Amino acid sequence: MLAIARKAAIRESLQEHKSVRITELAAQLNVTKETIRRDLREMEQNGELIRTHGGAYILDGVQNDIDVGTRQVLKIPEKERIAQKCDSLIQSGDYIYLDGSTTCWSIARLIAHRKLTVLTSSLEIANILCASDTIKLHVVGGEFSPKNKDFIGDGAIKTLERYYVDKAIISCRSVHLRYGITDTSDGRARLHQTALEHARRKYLVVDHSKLNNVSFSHIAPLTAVDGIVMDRDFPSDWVDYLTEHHIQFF
Amino acid sequence: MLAIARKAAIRESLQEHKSVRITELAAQLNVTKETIRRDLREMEQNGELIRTHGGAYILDGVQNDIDVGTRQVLKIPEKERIAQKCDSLIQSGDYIYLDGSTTCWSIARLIAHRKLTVLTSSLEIANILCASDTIKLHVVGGEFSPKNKDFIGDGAIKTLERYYVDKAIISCRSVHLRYGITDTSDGRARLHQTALEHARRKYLVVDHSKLNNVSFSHIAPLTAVDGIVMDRDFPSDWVDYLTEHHIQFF
DNA sequence: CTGCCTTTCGTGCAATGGCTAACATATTAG
DNA sequence: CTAATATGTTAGCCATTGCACGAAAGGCAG
Repeated sequence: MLAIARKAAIRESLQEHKSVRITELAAQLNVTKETIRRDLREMEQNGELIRTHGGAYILDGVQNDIDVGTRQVLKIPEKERIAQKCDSLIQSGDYIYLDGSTTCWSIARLIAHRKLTVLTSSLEIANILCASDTIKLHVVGGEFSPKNKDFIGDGAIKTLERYYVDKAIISCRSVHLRYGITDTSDGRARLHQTALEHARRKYLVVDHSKLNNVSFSHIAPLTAVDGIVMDRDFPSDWVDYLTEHHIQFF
Repeated sequence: MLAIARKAAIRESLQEHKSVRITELAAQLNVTKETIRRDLREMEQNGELIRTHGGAYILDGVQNDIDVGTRQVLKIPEKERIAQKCDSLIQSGDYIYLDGSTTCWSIARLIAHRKLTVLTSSLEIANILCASDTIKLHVVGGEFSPKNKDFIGDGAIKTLERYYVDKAIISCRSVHLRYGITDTSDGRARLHQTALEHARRKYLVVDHSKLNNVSFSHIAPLTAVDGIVMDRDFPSDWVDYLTEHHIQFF
């Protein structure tokens, strides 16, 4: 067996199981553990994996992070519920935009097997979807923001302006019946505005803690979106308002 | 057996198994291993395959382009040497562009700790550099190409046109004294052209197997770059040519 | 937490086999 | 027949792999 083929086998196993054990690989590939160790050393050098005692684990884009990592584990059930609802809003063949929010990460994971064209400003979502062979992936470039692992700024906006999608799904920091959709940073707000302007249907995804709050930068009035997706039922004043203004809610 | 028939047999075996072993081929075709080696050398020059210790791996130019997962473990020492040389070409504070080649992956890993602004069309390089807190990262968006894990097409070109960098570092499939810099795909060729046009200094990085070859799509004449970085010393006719045309070489 | 035991790691060494380069021989074309 | 090209042979060097042994890491009982 060629060394290159052996490494391909290791990589395949790594992709499938996210980690490998030296003893298993050695038995499976009919070489000594030393050889496997040497391979893993090289692949670690090459940035493909990280070795541990007894084996190694995968190191591709999608991985444990600290910044967003902590935020990522917050409110997982809520995000899952929102993602489920969004999944049923999306139709096969749709062109959709996903922003860099962790809620959209959950959505991305859920739709990875569907037949869609996805435009995103998130590096993490790019990593989640790049392995899918049913998703056609486009990414908005621009300045990278490490905190959210997404692309922002003028470059991102200019790129986004070149696209037009069926459905834009964005999140925000705060949403208020009177003050509309707001976020903390101006740059991100303008990106969101552009996304809304370049979509046929616009959906806002938020968990219930975002309701009745206001943040610094105005994105758009509530009426700018076609629907709001939340993890639980809306309060009655919201139901009244949304019904009256013909905004769907899920 | 005719040489042409032998090569056809090698190609067939290569298509079927994705890789071949010299010993097997020699036995199978009733020639010495040296002859097989010579054949493989020629076919490597021809861009059909990549030789490895004990055999060769398929590199079927047009459609079956070998995927990056496999390609990244090939010619590692060569890429490391090239990356080292590039590292010393780059100065603190530089704005640089890195394309999606695996050689540039090595460069990215090497410069991750330096104080630079990096623009790239590669998702993998984005992943390598996004963790660095000394690198300011910008990414060219656009259509995602899973095979190379990079962004290509009109979107990428349009985004790239909005930037201007100190140094562009690009790779290519083939480089020839007479026919210049060429690559297999037209889309990638145009992206490279744009990168060259938007950089103050332009460097081409290649390993020695790329020399004296020609591929389908013309990128630029050799004189379009300021320097060429290779893993080993240049042949004397190249030294003459490059010196005469004031192209640096490393 | 400590000490003991097992497993894994790293390194040096040896053997096998592959690589290159130069030269010798065979084959083919003109 | 001769020159050119293709193939085989040989020798020395280099790469890969396996093996052995001391060091380090991890696990477990007390």
